[in-house]
Amino acid sequence: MQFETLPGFREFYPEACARRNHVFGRWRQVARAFNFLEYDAPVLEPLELYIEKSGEEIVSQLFNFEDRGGRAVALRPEMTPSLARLIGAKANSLKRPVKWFNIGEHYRYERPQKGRLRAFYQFNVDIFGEQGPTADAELIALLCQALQAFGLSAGDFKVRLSDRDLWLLMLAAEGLDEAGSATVLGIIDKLERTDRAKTIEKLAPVLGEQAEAFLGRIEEAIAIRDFDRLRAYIENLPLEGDLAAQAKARMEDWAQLLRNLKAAGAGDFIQIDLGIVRGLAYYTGFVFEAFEASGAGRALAGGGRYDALVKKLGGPDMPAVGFAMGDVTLVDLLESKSLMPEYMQRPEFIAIIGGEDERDAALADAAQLRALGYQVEYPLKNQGFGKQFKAANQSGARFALIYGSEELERGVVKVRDLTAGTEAEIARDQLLQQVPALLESGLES
RNA sequence: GUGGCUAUAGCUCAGUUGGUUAGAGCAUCGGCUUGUGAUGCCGAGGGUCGCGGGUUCGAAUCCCGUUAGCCACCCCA
Repeated sequence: MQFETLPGFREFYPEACARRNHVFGRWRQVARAFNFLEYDAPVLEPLELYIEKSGEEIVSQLFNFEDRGGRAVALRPEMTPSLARLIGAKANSLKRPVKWFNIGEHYRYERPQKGRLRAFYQFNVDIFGEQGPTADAELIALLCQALQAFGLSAGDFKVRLSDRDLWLLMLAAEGLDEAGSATVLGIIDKLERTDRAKTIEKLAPVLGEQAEAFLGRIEEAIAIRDFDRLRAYIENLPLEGDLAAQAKARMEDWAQLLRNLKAAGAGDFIQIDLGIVRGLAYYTGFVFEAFEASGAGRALAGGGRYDALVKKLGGPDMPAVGFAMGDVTLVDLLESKSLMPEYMQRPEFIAIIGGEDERDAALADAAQLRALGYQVEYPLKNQGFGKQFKAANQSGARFALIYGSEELERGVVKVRDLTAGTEAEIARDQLLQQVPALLESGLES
């Protein structure tokens, strides 16, 4: 072939498209069950929108170009900045909480590999205007239910839950200022993928000789998996005054979040894991990532609090929490668990046509059935009955409608239940009335 | 951006130490006298052997480059 798809872009043949729509359908169904409203935004946006949020470095990972009007533009690499703009523009008139979701294609100019393409679909779910942990709970519960909707269970995935506020308190207890904390959080984010000596080396500029002892205390915190130990750990931090009060209040938030999640049936999926901090600096509170239970593979979804972002992008002060789930990693996992159904689009009826007069009859009946929404197929060219029956069986249709000269003379059509192998004659003027019962219970022999 | 592996028909793959016109299965299309289901029978189409260059009398095969795919790193909104 002369032309191939661009690297990292996919074509969706009908089977693949059906599988994609299966994923979209489950996402949409769960979002609606939680009463989130669907919105959409442009695929092409001003480049500046992304630079404002993520910094100049982001440009190297974008599909960006100059349009004919001389505007610097980019294909959207994520939904959040567009969403923050939508929200910001109408913030004062939106009934809170604002619960919105989107399913859309996104584009990143990166090297394609396992679980990562250049064009991919993301399920974005966000809540604006509620700062308490009940919003985080609602969102994480939705995430868990979305994954369960594909047949995944507690043995298949975990949501690792962490908290950047807590980290800032822990780092304050270590005597770190804001800048030092930001640096250290960046290092913690990569802890799992970096060897220990290298990490100590990276910590040294901030902590000097303390680096190794500090790392020891960090590792202790990251190993915590249950709430009581976390609470004990936080209570024992050398914090005073205002910071001590903040720590106490934060543990109340944790208690509420975990209680809500448990009540919502998501308790089995939650794993306290302070090792998650997420690379992005704009996250402000609870952060979380969903992973395959074995820990293998890329994150299935990730999200958290970003209370300051709407304001940073020009809107009013608006607390926010959200997550995004990509289709690529999800489908990889579903396939490995044999949870991707094989879809075959098939008609309900297929006509078998004896000749030109019979074709007139078949087309007339098909038109009526189709107008009622039934799925009807018929052969576009005249073929022998044998061939047509074979094709009818291969089509996967539920019923064959047989239009022969002999039937036509008597004003009937022969209906064959292709699953059961049974046949009956139905008067053509009775066909529409009989169809619901046919589809309901098939043809008794 | 860096590195490793791979590339033959729509798909899955054969193709010997370099040797004539590159094969198979599946899929597709047509036929087997216009009336009934899998595995039927006969036949057909489909390949610049990823692309470009080199070595050679001769390259799918050896060498170099390049592109794409997969994988790992980087990054991961």
